[in-house]
Amino acid sequence: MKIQPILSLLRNVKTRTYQPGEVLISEGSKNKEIFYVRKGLIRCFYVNSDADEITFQLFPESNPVLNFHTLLFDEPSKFVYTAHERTKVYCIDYDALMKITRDNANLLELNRSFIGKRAIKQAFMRIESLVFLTPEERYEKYVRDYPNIVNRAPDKYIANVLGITPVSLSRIRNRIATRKK
Amino acid sequence: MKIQPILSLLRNVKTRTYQPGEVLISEGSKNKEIFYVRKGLIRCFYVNSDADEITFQLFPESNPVLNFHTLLFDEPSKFVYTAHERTKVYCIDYDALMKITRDNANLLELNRSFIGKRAIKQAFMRIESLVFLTPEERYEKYVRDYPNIVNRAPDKYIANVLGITPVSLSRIRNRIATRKK
DNA sequence: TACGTTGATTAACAATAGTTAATAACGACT
DNA sequence: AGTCGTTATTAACTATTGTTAATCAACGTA
Repeated sequence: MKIQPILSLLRNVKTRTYQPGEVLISEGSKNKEIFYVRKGLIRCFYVNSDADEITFQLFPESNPVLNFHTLLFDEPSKFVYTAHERTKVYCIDYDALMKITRDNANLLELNRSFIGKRAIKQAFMRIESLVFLTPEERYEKYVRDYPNIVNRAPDKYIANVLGITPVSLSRIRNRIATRKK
Repeated sequence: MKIQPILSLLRNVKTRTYQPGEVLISEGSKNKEIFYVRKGLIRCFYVNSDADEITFQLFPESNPVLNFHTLLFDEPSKFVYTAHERTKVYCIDYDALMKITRDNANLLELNRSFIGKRAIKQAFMRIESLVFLTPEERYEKYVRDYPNIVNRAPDKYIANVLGITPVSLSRIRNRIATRKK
């Protein structure tokens, strides 16, 4: 593999730090950056007609974050992406990445595997979880799959991610705790 | 754009016809073909520990069908893909497609847009539907999005896809009908 | 025709989730 | 310390779903 495209890639990768509450991608934006969480926690949510924030997904360390409304559908983001903790990310513009990888077959694998596959794999796993599991099983699986999120994010965020209400999540936690005694 | 790679592509695209019940991809298979439904209906399901078939997804005309366990995770398929009606498909092997598109930057767009995006877009839309909507809203959306599936597939398949029981789906249909009177 | 299978509906009941409201715990801020 | 706002928990109630079983209709087949 040639060194030149790798250098070109590295020149385009930025590191950034966000403070808690700071916005990475705002609603309506066509931001095409691809983020990779090095440390911290990113929250992705939408605002419903009652002006409530409904959390769609949480991204802890080692997870890719991307504005899929824009990158997949070429539409403005319906979601807001904010840092929930002080968060450090790697970041590269999608078009820049495409330009570099298009000219270098050896980097195509990186492109396919790194950017897309991880996020897409998570998406399909999540569908299976939502279709095949009960809310209670879903919560237990979430705790297993993302042990480093629980206790860092409020329960109401996690309830939204699981597609249930915070009240119901509280009862589920109670049921599980009671059963284990 | 050069004509050569397009010819190469066309040489590798096959058309096939499946009879009702015929298997396209069996459980445990590492089939890497990409199908596109020209006419008919493909059903994707898994078999649970009680030997019940749980339908995961239905693919009518104009939809891409792919073994995502293998193509995304490089694992054997957990699902069976069968024809529910007499079904005609286009079909190309993923590796053959990669080989052709890798050598032709102009075809990369086709690769990204055709194969992946459609299926991935559907996946993300489905997550939003499962997380944000009630089962009843989900059914109404499904009827809107896939009017050509309802009345062609048994309700029990559709109930599985929506993540509810057939009994519950029957009640939902009843509720909706009652409300409209 | 008679039989068996399958799928949809309905009923009855238990379990769970949604909704609303009250309360308690906690932290931020003055 | 006191106040405010947020979050989690709990209660009370309603609505919905899951589960099981019975019934009915449709279909293919002996």
